[in-house]
Amino acid sequence: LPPLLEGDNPHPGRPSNRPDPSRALYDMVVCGPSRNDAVNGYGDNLFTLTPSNPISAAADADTVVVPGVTGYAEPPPQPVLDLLRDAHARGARIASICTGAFVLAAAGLLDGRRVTTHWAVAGELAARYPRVQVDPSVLYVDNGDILTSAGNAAGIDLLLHVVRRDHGAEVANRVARRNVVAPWRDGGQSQFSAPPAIPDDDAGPGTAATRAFALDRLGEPLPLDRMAAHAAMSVRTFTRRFRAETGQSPHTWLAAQRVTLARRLLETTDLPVERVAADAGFGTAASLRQHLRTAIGVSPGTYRRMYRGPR
DNA sequence: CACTCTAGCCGCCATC
DNA sequence: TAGATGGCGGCTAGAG
Repeated sequence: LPPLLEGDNPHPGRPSNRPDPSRALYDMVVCGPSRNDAVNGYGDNLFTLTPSNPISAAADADTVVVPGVTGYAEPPPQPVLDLLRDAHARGARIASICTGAFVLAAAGLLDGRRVTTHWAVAGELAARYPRVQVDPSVLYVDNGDILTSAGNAAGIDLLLHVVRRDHGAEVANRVARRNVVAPWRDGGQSQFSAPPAIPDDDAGPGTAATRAFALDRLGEPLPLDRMAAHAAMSVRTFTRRFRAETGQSPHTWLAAQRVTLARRLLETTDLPVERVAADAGFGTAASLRQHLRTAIGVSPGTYRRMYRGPR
């Protein structure tokens, strides 16, 4: 992961890929056990990953992230287990990606908790650690002090979730944009993620249910007051909460969802543009054109030809 | 492309 | 007291 920044470009006026360290929101260090007792299996005749720092570099970390390991069937090195137990005991946040959950489980950190891991090894994790409750259907699970995530891409979702918790949705969206990943994997967006994968955000009275509600009826008018009523909030509170949770205003989010739906219709059907616009909830075809133009810079017809070729 | 006018956004503030 | 709520109203993006 590159350092996470507060601004999009720390050096206005000149393009830069090199973030300004003084403005980084996280101080990130990659560390691991020495080559001698490394059993994380990244070798495997493919390539070797050699961390540039010893395991002790994580001794005072606020957050420890354990990546997926191919050698998850072996017991992790003792120094790793010690580090994780110590870190957790002193209040650090522990996260795992993919098979990294096996390492946390070996350290005894997952006992009695609901967690997730890659679906292909979820059964094995549950079998080896009967006290761990494994849920293979979610992208990630946030226990507050312990966070686990599914396959590698879900690790990105999890870490964006962490940024969202630490610094708010707006910053998380900027990080996502900077790294060219989708800022938000909700259910519903099935072209991006398999249907069963739904983020396990803390529920509570929020706007998530209303977003699902809206996604189901994008073709209908969805004025603010209707969505607020569905969420059982005033319009003012709804817009405020919506922005806090997604980093976008309701109208902006709605427009983006409608563009996504329209693109899917253009890609997969022969419906006339007028009809695509109507089905995606745009009042007029001109409106669809406008939105598509600003989103991806092409007209509906051009877009369709890019995907389907000339008829 | 120019124009109008509505709906949405959000700062502010009293209130819960 | 701190934090959430929701009404008000000015500003404006965007629909028509």
